[in-house]
Amino acid sequence: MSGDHGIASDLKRSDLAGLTGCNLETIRYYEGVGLMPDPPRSPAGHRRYGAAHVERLGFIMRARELGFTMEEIRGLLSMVDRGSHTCAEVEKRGRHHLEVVRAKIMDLQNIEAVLAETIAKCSGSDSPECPLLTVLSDGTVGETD
Amino acid sequence: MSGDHGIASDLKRSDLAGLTGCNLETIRYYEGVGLMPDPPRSPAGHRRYGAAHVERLGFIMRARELGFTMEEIRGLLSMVDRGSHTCAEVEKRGRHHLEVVRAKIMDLQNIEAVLAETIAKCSGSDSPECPLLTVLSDGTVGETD
DNA sequence: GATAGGGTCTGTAGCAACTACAGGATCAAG
DNA sequence: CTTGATCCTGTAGTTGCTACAGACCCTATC
Repeated sequence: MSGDHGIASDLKRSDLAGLTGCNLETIRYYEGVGLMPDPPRSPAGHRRYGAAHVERLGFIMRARELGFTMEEIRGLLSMVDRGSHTCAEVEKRGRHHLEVVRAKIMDLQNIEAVLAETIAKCSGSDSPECPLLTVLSDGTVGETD
Repeated sequence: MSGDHGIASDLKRSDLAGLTGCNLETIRYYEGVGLMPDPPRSPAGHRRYGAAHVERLGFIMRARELGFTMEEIRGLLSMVDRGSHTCAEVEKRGRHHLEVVRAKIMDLQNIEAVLAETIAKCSGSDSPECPLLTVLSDGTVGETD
C-alpha cells in the first residue's frame, strides 16, 4: 500500500492517449493552457504520466463531451483542486450550462423546421426554380402564395 | 429606366452594414474569402455597393442563419452565379445539411438528458459530494446504486 | 482655407479548441 | 550499430468572424 501499485504509472504520452482515447497533441495542448499539470519528465525530458493524470484527463474529456467550455472546466477543476467545491456551486454551474445547451437545441430546432418545411416544397426537378433558394434570396419562409 | 433607379446604390460599407445588419468588418471578410465580389471603388479607393451587393449579402446571411457553412454557401452561390443550379441539386445539398443539423440536435439532446438527470440528483448543499462531479470523474451516468 | 471629427483604408492579431506539421533528439529492437 | 518508431519543441493551420493600429480621406464648421 505505497500509493501507486502498478495500475497505471510511468505512462508515455502515447500511452495516456491510448488509455483515454484522447489525441496525442491535445494532451500537450491541455498542458499548455493549464488544464493538465506539467508532468514529471524522464532524464531525457520525456513526459511520464501516472494514474492521477489519467483521471484528470478523463474528467476533462467527459466535461468536453457534455459540452462544457474550457473556461467552465478550468473553473470546475480549480474548485476541486482547492478543495473548495460544494454541490450547490457545481449544481449552479451545471444548471447554467444546461440552459446554454437548451438554447442551442432550440436554435437548431428552428433551423430544422425551416429547412424541413422548405425542402418539402422542392420539386427535385432540373428547374432552376427552388424554394430553398427563394428562402435564401428573399427571406420568405412558409409563405405559400 | 436605366437600370438602377435609386433604390439602393452607391452605398458605403457602413451603409451596407446598416441595411443588412451585417458587421462592418464581416463584409470585408466575405470579400476576402471570395463570397462577396470585390466592389467598385470611388476615386479615393472607397468601396461603393449597389442593390446586387445588398441581395448577395442577404443571401449569405440567411444561409449562415440556417447554419450552412461557408463552403456550402460558396457552393450554392457559385452554382447560382454560373446559372447551373437545379432544384434537384439544391435540394440535395439542403437535405445533407438538414441531416447535419439533426445530428447536432441529437447530440445536444443526449447531453441535455445526462445533465438534467444528473443535476436532478444534486443536493444543492455545501457538501463536496456532488453527482455531477461524480459523473465527470467516473463516467458513471444514471447508476443509482 | 484651415481644422476637427468622423469614416474609411490596409494589414494583422485575436477568439475557441484543437490538429498537424517540420526538424531534431531519443529510445527500443535486431 | 543501425534503423525505425516515438518523443521533443515551436509554429501554422482550421472556421467564422471580430477588433485593433496607423494611415488616409471626407465633410462641416468657422
